[in-house]
This record gives sequence, C-alpha cells and structure tokens, in this order.
Amino acid sequence: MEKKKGKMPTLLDFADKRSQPNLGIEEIIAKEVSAKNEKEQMVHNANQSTRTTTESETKLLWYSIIDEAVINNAHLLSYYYDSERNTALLCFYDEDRNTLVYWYDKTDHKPYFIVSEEPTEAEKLIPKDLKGRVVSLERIEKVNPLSMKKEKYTKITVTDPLAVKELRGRFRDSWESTIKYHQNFIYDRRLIPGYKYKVSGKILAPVEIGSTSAKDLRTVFDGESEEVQRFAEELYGLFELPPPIPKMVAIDVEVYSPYANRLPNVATAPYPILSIAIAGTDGRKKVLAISYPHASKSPIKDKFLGEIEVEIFDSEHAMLMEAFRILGDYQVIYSYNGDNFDLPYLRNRARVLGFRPQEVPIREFQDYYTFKRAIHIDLYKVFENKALKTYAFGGNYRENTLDSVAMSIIGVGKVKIEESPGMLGISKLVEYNYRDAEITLALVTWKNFLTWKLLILLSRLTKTGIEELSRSQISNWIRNMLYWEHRKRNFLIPKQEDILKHKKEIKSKAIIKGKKYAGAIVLDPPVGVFFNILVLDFASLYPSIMKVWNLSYETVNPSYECRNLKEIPDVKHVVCMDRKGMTSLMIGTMRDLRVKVYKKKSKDKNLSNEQKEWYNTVQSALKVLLNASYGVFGSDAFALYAPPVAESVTAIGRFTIMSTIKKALALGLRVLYGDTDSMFIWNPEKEALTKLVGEVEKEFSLDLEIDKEFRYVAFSGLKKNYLAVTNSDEVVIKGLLGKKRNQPEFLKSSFSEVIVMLKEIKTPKDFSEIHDKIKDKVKEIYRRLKNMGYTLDELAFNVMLNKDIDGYVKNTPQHVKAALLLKNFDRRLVKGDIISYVKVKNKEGVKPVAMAKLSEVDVDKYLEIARTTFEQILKTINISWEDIEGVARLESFFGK
DNA sequence: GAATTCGCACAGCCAT
DNA sequence: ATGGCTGTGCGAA
Repeated sequence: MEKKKGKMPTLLDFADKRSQPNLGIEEIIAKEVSAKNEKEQMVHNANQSTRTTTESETKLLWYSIIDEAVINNAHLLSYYYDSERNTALLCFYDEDRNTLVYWYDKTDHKPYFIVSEEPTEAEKLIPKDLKGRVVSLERIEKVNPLSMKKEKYTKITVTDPLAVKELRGRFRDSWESTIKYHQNFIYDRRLIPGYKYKVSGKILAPVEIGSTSAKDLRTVFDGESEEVQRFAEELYGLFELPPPIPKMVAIDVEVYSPYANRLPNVATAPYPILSIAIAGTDGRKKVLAISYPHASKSPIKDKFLGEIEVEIFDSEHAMLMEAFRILGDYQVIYSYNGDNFDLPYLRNRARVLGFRPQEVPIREFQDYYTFKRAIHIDLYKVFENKALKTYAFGGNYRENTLDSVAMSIIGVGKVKIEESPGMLGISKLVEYNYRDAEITLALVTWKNFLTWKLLILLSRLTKTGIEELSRSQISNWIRNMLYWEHRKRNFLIPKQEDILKHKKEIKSKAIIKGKKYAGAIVLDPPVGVFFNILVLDFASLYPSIMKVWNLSYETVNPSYECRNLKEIPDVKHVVCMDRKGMTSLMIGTMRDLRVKVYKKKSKDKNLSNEQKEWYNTVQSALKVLLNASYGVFGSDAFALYAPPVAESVTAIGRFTIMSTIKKALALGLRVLYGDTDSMFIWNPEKEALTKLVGEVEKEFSLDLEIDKEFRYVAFSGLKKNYLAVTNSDEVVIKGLLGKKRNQPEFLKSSFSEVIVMLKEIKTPKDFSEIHDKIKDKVKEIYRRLKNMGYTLDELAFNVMLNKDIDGYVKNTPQHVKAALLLKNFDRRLVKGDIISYVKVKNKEGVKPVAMAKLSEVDVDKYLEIARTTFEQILKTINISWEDIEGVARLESFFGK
C-alpha cells in the first residue's frame, strides 16, 4: 500500500489528547458493552485493512469516567433522558478543566403526572400490565391558577416516561402529562440552563452572584412590589454571570453523489464521504479527505492549501476515525443543517463502513442529532428561527441557506462551484469544503460570539437547554419559561382547553377576514410633504400594557371571586387586579429591565466596550422575548393560548393611542399619522409635548418617547407607506414598493437613485429645485425601459415559495408558474426557495430567468410596475405620472 | 411545527 | 369585458 501524505494517528496521539478527557454520555453503557464485545471488536479490527485499532485504543477513544468528582464551575448546557438508566442526564461545561461533564440524576426524580381522581379510585383505573411501572399514587395540593384555590390532586409517579404516555388517557382528566421528562426534571429541580453550578454528588448548587444588584435596581424598581423586586433581582443574576466560552468547532461534510443536484440518501449512506472540513475557535483549520478519482484534477503540492491543513487518507474508515478523534477536542460542535445531513450521514456511513455503535460519537434523538461528548448546534435552525432572524440578526437575509445568511451576516458566502463536489479536483474541493466550515464558525464568532451569548442568555431566561432552544421556536421558549414559574409557585399547569373553557369567547371582530380578533389602529395619513415632524411612540407598548393592566391568563375574566375588577375598554373583558398576574409580572419586569437598565448600560460610557457589548446582548435577548410575548397568547399553537388576553392587549392599545391623540389635539398638537403605537406630529410645540408626555404617564402609566425627529416626511397617502429624512440625513423608508425585496433589481436601484436626490432636500424651497431633477430621472428610467435597456436579471422578480409546489391548490401564482417550468429542467424546488422570473408576452405571462429571452419580455407590464412604484413617491411631491409618460412620449416621438 | 393583526399590490378565479 | 372576491407575498407595527 502506497503511503499517502498525512499522518496516521498513533496511540500516543490519543493518550496525549485525552489527558483531560470529556466525560462520555455513554460511558457506563459502553463499559458494559465493550467488555462483551471485546472479542468481536478484535475480529472487526483485524478486518480493517487500512489501519488496526487495538481494543484498548477504542476504549480510550470514547469512554472515561469521572463520576464522583466535585466540579466547581459547571455550566448547565443541555440535558437528556437516558433510557438505559431511566434518569435525567445533565450535560455541563466544566470551565476549569475545559471539558464536558455528564451528570446522572442522583436525586431519585421520577416521571409523574397528575389526575383528579382520589388515589384509591385512580388505582383501579390502572391496568394490570402497567401496575408494575407505577411507583406511587400520592395525594397532593396545588394551586389551580384558574380558580386561584388550593386543590387536591393525585400525583401518579411511574418508572419511565413512556408509562405516562400509556396511562394518561385512562383518567377523567390528567395534567402535566405531555411535558417532556427531561424538561420536567429541570422545572422540578429549579435548574437554570445556561447558568453555572457547583456539582458535587447529588447536589447542584447555583453559583451566587455578588449582591451588586441593589444599586442598579433600587431606583428603577423603587415603587414596585416586593414580588416584582425579587423577580427583577433573579433576572439580574442571570445577566450578571459571564457566559462560558468553551472550545468550539464547525464542521462540514462533502459526500460523493452521482446526481448533480441531489444529495445521497442519508439513511443508507451509500456513497463515500469525500472530505470533512473542521474550523475551530482554537485556530484549527483542517480538511480531511480521501483520495478519489477526480482528485488529481487540481493536486495540492504540500500539506497545506494556504492556511488550511490538508490530510489525505487512503481509506474512508481512517478518515472518519481521525475526524472523530479531532472532534473530541471540542465541547461545542456547529454545523449548518447537520441535523438533517452531516450528522446522520457521518453516523450511518460509519456504520456502513463497519464501525461499531460505540465507536461512533454521534447520538440520534427523536428530532435531532448530537454528539456523545459534545453539544451540537445546528446553525441552520438558529438562523431560520423567525424571532431571532427579525429581532437579533437584523432580518436582512431572505433565504436561510448558508450562503445567503453568511453573506448578510459576515459578508462572505460559499465558494461558487459549477460541478458537484465529487467532480472537483482536490484543491477546489478542499477550498469549497473548508469555506463552508469557516463561515459556519464565523456565524458564531461574529461580534465577539454574539450568537452563542444570545443563546446562553435565552437559555437562562427561558429555562430551555441550549440544544432544544436552538432548535425550537419562540412559543416553545416562552412556554418553558412560564412552566418553570408555575412549578416554582406550586401552580398546576393548566391544559389549553382548561384556559379556553374558563376564558369565554372573543369579543372583537378582526378587520381582515380569517383573523381571530381585532388588532391595532392605523390612522389615515395625508398626501404630501411635511417639514419638521416629530414621532412620538410608546416604549414597548404591548408588554407595558400587560404590565400596567395586570394581564395574564389567570387574571382576565376570572372565574374566582375578585374584589377589584377592572373593565377592558371596547371588548368587555374584565381583569382582576387583586393579585399580580404571572405574565404581567414577568413580562412587565423584563420590559422594565430592558428599557430602564440594560439599554442604558449598553451605552454607559463608564463601562468597558466588552461590558457594553454584553449588556447590549442582554437587551437584545429581552427584546426577542418581549416582542413575541403578546403574540403567543393569540396563537393556538401556544400551550397557554388565551385569546381574551391577546384581545385585551390590542384593545387597550387602541384605547390608549386614541385617548392620547385626543389629548394631543386638545393641546393644539397636529397629529398627521399614527400606527399602533406611534404618532407623527407636525411642527410641535415643546411645551405641549412635555405636557402630553406627562399626562400620558400620569393617566396610563405608559412611557411616551420621542422616537424620531424628521426634517420632512413624504406621505403617499397610503397607510404604512412613507419616506422620511431625519435631521441627521438618515433616510427612513417604510412600505414603499421600491424597497420590497421581491421587486426587480432595475426598480430597486433606480428607486434608490431618486432617494439619493430626496436626501438633499433641506427646506421646502429645495423641493421646487429638485422637482425637475427627479422628474428627469424618472423619465430616463421610463425611456430606458421602453428601449429595453435592462438585462434579464435586472428585470427579474424574486419571489419566495412559501409552500412546496404541490401546496398551491387554490390558484397558481406567477412565481409558481415559473417554478413549474423550471421543474421540467430537473431543478429541485422546495419551500423556501426563491424563484426568479420575468414577465413575458406568452399565455402564461411568465418565464424563469434561466429560460427567458430579452426579446419576449412584456414591456408594457414593466411600465405599469414602474408607474405604481414611482407614483408612491411622485404623488408626495405633486408630479403626476402623466407628466412623465406624456413628455417622454413626445420626446421620443420628436427626438428620433 | 406552530407569536399576532393591519395594509398594500397583484394575479387568478368566478359570476355577471 | 368587467368587477368583486380570494389567495399570495411582503412589509409595518
């Protein structure tokens, strides 16, 4: 056998690297299994032609035990249910030794659920064959939040989570039986994922934060109840603890595929893995590859390709061995789409190649994959998350592909290739493969580990392990956060139907058909340009309303006796003010902390840049949660769905803004426009403003703030549709067609050319001067369009498929028509893809860019589109489209 | 696998 | 043909 470049790992390598080993999730099982398999193992190893693995080496590779150690700085990152042991299994990052530590529950916690029958009665309902799995039936007391009374229930404790599933249907009523066991464990033990613990035997003690909170919080929460102050302090503790920064790595796998545009089947993993790229926070830049037929197309001269270390193996088996060994150095492993591809493929391919289960460091769970000795975060799931995308990552990327996300976040995309990876020469393959790992890692290291820190903070806030957090949407996070709080207060966690039964029906009517209840108010804006406009808005209006009006699912329309009932305007719901509602407390406090503490800290000149950055991440994490905190109550997918709560929030919002506008008018302020929580005021008088803010604060306990000061605002007369320039020359464009991402490039770019001109306007006088220039510009665009002076790409609409193609049953929109044409060309099209098409003069009216010719473009259609787009601007400055069209026509008529 | 409603533009579909 | 309604995508809040 010819010796290839690259070194084979030796036993010594393993020993050195493992002087500080991570603790294996499978250590116990593995020990047992490996003893049993020893013989088989040796036979198996002997069969491996490319390298021999000794039995002791295999054992050392994966399993090592530190079970009774005391670990002082252990960050709780993730947790699982271990079915072999029947216990919760917690995964900590040990800061001191830079490893992961796995801790089996030693507190004898068991799965359970709650029923209403008396224990004797309940026992009769348990079938014989399940009796053995029932540990105990116990009478307990819990506060039912819907009745606000202590009520008696029976707690049925069982041996395993599956027993809960099998038993729960046999009772009249059951509660808390659909909560995942490992999550249940977190709630009951009041553990805070993302937080730091001292682990010793059966004790998990949270690390204390020095009580520096007093000074920071006192003034802000001075008038608040003790309950609120306590909650604020708890949260404060979560924010003050610095985040752990373990050793992290990003991986990406390239697989041979005989089909150009298709990845091979993951389940059977029939084709070889060509290469594995590894980019670590420790500076490791490495690609492992096998030698494959096309490799020689672009050979690599030495061990390195630029900075990338390349190691070529003559067996795929050996390559996987080495990759698995390297990954053992890291506590957190990132992938992009690893749950759906890289991890299962690695795992299944390894099995195909003859690896034994315990040799494969990848673990399969019901809905994701992870590593046995490392946390796995699939960044595709993170950057796909709607709440994070919009409120934390800027919302600038449309497609959730690695290329488009990385482009938007770090400005670097994938390496473009024309062929499938297996057809590339090795040098190109390595470059391509490594770039993927590199940009995946960059999505995390970006802005000093912002992504990771955000996940850690959200993990702490919502009591959700980082692996689950990174894979679930915001309703899940908020549910976990509230469930944890229920347990803390010994509240029964109600079922969705319990809440719905108690809360009565919806009282308002939505404007839009198909919506459940009425939302916000939008004022009709005027048409034209207005100078000196000040925008007032309520600082996080909906969360503030929930706070001030004590809105919570258990306080709205209470079915218990209430001394102090308050009516909700417009919707005829009532809210009980007797005691603080749970969500009102939590959301209100989070809101205050964000607005009054962390936004300020993030700009505090006395703090270091690093501290400011951290506090900015804190306020951003809070923002993500707060923005969804009202919406989830209006979503039937939310476990604590409470439509009257959502409806009350918007009703109070309408009431508040209308009352405020009335006050403003009474003070002589000219309100031109408003949307939900904002008011555009023309030429305001300082005094009246101050007065208004004071009255609103006094009457509604809401903060009215100056949001923007515009030199001028150009209103098109349409709602949610205007252009404005601030006194500091910042252009703000809302809703205008020329800004929409699916519009053709020629429109967007010519639109921004006009915007540049508008930016120059300082006074009403300038307007008349710029008037003609804008007119000329638009005319020019019109002419160019008439003469087809644009390329197909510039003319293309780019519209997203929000469903898979066969999901469009009611009608066939244009982008779907184009997609169907593309499908004939064997282009794989799925939900989330963006279709580029142009409007043409055939029966269908559209063609994909890839198939169209410039000559068949429907010019008239494009002229129409240009018209509506520019009209939104032209209207404001009193130019009519007829002016443009008419003159342009005359000119071209006489000019040629 | 799941935060909400309001608003705009356009094409498709159906009835007149 | 015309007009109203619906479905769809994308944005504002």
